Amino acid sequence: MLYIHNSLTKTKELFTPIEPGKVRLYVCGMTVYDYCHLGHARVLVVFDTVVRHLRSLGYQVTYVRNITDIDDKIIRRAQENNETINALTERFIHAMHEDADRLRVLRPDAEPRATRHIGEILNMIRALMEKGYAYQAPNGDVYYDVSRFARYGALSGKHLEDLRAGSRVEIDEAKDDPLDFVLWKAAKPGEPSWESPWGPGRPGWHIECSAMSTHCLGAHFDIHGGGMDLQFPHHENEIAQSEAATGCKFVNVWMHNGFVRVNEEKMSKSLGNFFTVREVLKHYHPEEIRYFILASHYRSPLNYSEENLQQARAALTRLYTALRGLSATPVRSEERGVRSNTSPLTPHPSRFMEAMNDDFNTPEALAVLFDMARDVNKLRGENTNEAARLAAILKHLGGLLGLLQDDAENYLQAAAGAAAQDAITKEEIERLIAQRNLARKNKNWAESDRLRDVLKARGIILEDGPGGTTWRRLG
RNA sequence: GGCUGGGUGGCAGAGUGGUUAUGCAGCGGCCUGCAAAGCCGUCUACGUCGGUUCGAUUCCGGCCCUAGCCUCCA
Repeated sequence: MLYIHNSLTKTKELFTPIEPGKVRLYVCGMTVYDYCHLGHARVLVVFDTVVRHLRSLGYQVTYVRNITDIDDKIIRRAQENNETINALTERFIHAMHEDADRLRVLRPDAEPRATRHIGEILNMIRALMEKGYAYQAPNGDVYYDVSRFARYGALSGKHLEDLRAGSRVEIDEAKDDPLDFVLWKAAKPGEPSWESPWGPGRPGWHIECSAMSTHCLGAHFDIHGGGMDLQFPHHENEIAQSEAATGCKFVNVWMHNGFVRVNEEKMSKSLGNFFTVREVLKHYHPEEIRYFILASHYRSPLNYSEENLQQARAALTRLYTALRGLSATPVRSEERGVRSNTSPLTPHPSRFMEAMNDDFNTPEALAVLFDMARDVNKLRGENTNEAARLAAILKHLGGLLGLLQDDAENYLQAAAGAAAQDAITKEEIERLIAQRNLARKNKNWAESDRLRDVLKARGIILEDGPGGTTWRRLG
């Protein structure tokens, strides 16, 4: 029983797919004119987690995430860089894939690009024109007539009159109503354009998503997601366009993730307070970024700070420490959170799935992981097999969040933030440990402690266990 | 001005009408040559003023503070 908070109704609802066993999901992706920052990372990771969870529940998911590859900013950036629009967008699509892959974000099933779907976009505008929802202004632009769509504002809880009263938009003489938005922009000299019944031009941003989602998933699909800032006007406009053009309900569930903030302010390109994914990846392990994002509920604000990333590292270190040195064992289906008639879920997977089924409560799901880590640590020593079995389940459940997929030793010993040049080599560490073990054998504690301090100064922590001395890097 | 969300212990962050979130940090203990890790125990809470209730951090109302949207933005 999966419950999801629906932005449209502002309540948590029992999720029921349109077609049993199948979920069709569309998420507004990136406009590709720069590198992804942590705000984009949050969308990628949040909806990746949604998809992973839906699949673990047995749904066959079709996940579509679009790419906006034509837009004012793209045109301007290409001019500034003195490169072609195509070269610019290809470059940043490639970079986005690199970032997403490193964050263990699974590739969507389809990644439609606006410029490859001009035909679908024109068809939808044509339908809107024929049904009287759109008009061409004297300047050549085609606009959506907002006053014709009765439910306009339903998603964001806004009323047309309030919007007009509080409007800070400069009155554009071409529009009948300042709230009308552009579907087709008439071509300007030097800008890329496509032929259309209304003259050469290019699509407006909102119509792209309506046309591409309908093309990929049909006129009516299950879930539409994106950042909180897209709720109005972007998603409101999508509803107006799609429902007017197709005549049927557009989307059942709207999901919006909260922002990443910096010093209590939204992280955004326009404010210039953003940290790119690749910059942060220079200092933090991909799973540390994922953990940082999943440690808060997806609808809450998430504050970026060095300290929070460090906390993510400390938390992950604890989980990996529990997995350390335990051999992999197979995980039975009732331990994977998969419900069956024959065997009930074991307690931890059951709690984990329950948390995830409650509107993707990842902080609660992580808490289950920590409880498991404690149990693994307690079992270790008394019953190694049982400890290994539980550790395998822990690793599996972590995997449902895209976490704990590294080798534990690897994670704990990896030089996460250390600059390569002053990092101590494994060989040197092993040599010093051997030297120290010799001193310990001779009960030369002063020498033993000195060597431990030498390593500590280089960021290496030693741990003397019953099975010998192990080491890890300090975060 | 209109519309959405928030305000939880030293920090981060869930949740609940009466009972331990969880992680980090602190304190005490066990373990250890000493540590580290781990385990056990433990201290710091629910913005504010009212209301409902046997009982509210949790429900309702006012107030204060705060973020976001109303312009491109994940």
